[in-house]
Amino acid sequence: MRPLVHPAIEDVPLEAILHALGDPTRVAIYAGILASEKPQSCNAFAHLNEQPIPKSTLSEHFKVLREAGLIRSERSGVEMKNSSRCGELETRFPGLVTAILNAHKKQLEEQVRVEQAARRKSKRG
Amino acid sequence: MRPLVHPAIEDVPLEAILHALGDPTRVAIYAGILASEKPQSCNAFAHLNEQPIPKSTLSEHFKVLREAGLIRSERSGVEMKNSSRCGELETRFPGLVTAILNAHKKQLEEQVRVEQAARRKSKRG
DNA sequence: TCAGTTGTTCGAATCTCCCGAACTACAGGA
DNA sequence: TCCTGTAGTTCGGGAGATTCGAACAACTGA
Repeated sequence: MRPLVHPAIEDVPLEAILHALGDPTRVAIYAGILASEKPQSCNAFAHLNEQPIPKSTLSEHFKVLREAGLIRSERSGVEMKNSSRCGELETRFPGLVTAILNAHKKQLEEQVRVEQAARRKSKRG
Repeated sequence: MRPLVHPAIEDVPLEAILHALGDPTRVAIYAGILASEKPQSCNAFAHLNEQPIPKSTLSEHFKVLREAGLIRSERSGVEMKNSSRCGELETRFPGLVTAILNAHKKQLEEQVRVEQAARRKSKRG
């Protein structure tokens, strides 16, 4: 097993960040890590909106987030502690992470509204 | 030739925007369109930092930007007028485009500094 | 009508992404 | 110490996306 790679925050290109968060699963994971106070294990995201994510895929997603400078991962016994590097990123690209997460949150709320409307419609027949 | 497709801004997923701008060529094009007052033709970006971009690739990039709701394209005679939809996007995802473009600008300035330092170094031998 | 310009489409090579199978690494018993 | 279970990684192949040259379409002006 190779050691975990964490780039220096100055070496992270903007494109890597946008590419990493330009995937629905990865924004969701990143938002989840940011939302919780304690570091999260990879396995905490094994299910995302009721869909299971294969372990190998999950591992790959965390690697992308890590190498884009978005998260820091530390092995701790059998599992991994993933925490966000949003503080460092904020100094490098001010406002970027916040804007993306606000957008993500807004989109989630929209989806919930749409689904509720669909349920009401199907209930009426 | 198919007609140009422009999604309604409410139908554009965040992921499409991040994916579109998560490519060095495309952010550069988008930044160029935003920076200029008048709509720009595709051909205006046929060279990007002294590198030629093949026409077919360029056409593909504009298609991605267009279908991510980032730009509006109108045929005008033999060429195309591309303008940004940043106003609409601002109402949907406030602060997003601004944050990304600020980050892009900062990164550009960094690159210029690094290149200047390299030139000074090679001049000294 | 013809030449020149701008951009699109097609197809093939290449690259990337996803996921199952097999693996490593560690913890807590028995 | 060995065994079992859990967390995460690596590998390889198939599916899908990207890139780009060649051929094409659409328009302008001579």
